[in-house]
Amino acid sequence: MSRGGLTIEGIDRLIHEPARLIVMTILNAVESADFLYLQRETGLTKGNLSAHLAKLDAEGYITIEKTYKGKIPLTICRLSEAGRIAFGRYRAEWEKFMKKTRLKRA
Amino acid sequence: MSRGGLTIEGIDRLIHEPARLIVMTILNAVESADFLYLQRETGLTKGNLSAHLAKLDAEGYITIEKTYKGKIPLTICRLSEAGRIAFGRYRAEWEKFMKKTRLKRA
DNA sequence: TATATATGGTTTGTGACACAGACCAGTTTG
DNA sequence: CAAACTGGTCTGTGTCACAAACCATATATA
Repeated sequence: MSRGGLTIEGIDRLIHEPARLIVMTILNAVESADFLYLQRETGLTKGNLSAHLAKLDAEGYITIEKTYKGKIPLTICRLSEAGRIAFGRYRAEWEKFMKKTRLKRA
Repeated sequence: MSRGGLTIEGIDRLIHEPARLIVMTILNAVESADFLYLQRETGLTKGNLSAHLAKLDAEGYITIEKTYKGKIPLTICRLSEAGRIAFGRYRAEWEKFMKKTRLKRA
């Protein structure tokens, strides 16, 4: 099966998922954000957001720090260096691909 | 649950899927393509490609014409007008979103 | 005539995933 | 004490991407 000329090999599907892309985008902008802030910004449910964060954490794209605000638990997320690199790469690859889609029509 | 400011509502997930995005991109460029040509170009397996085409067809984004080349079956795919519009919209929405991701870092 | 091999796909099985709702632990308020 | 809020995690469910198996037909080959 010869590989086609128009593959998307460089696309990181972990980031490609819209929900996670939003999270990555926010974290890239704000440097650190707590769980509820992310929930408000993204509009995701707690469960969904929690799962996405866990996935990004497992991949090493973000760090999750569990701490306390007074006596109340507080989860703080940050983009890791690896995450920052992956995010940059994703945008570059995507940009590259999207340029190709602008081919003249037949 | 108040909606966040950074949603991706305009993103058509049917098109967002990389495999289908490639198919749409090809069809947008070539005007018509048969099954095996698409398979070669995309590098997808038959089954996978078949499923993706069915999905695009169900949504009305492409038309599938089953005909014969001599005595051998031949499936020809074309982007429908709706598909062309949706594809254009997708690219525009995506461009818009990606611009927002370029926010200055904290 | 058997049989192998290619063409052009569709159907089926499976594992991963997105999503929301139920649940839980601790805290503050009445 | 009870109710309600905060800050999350765990669980169940439906959907999906993917490849392998299968099917129907056509052509080559021995």
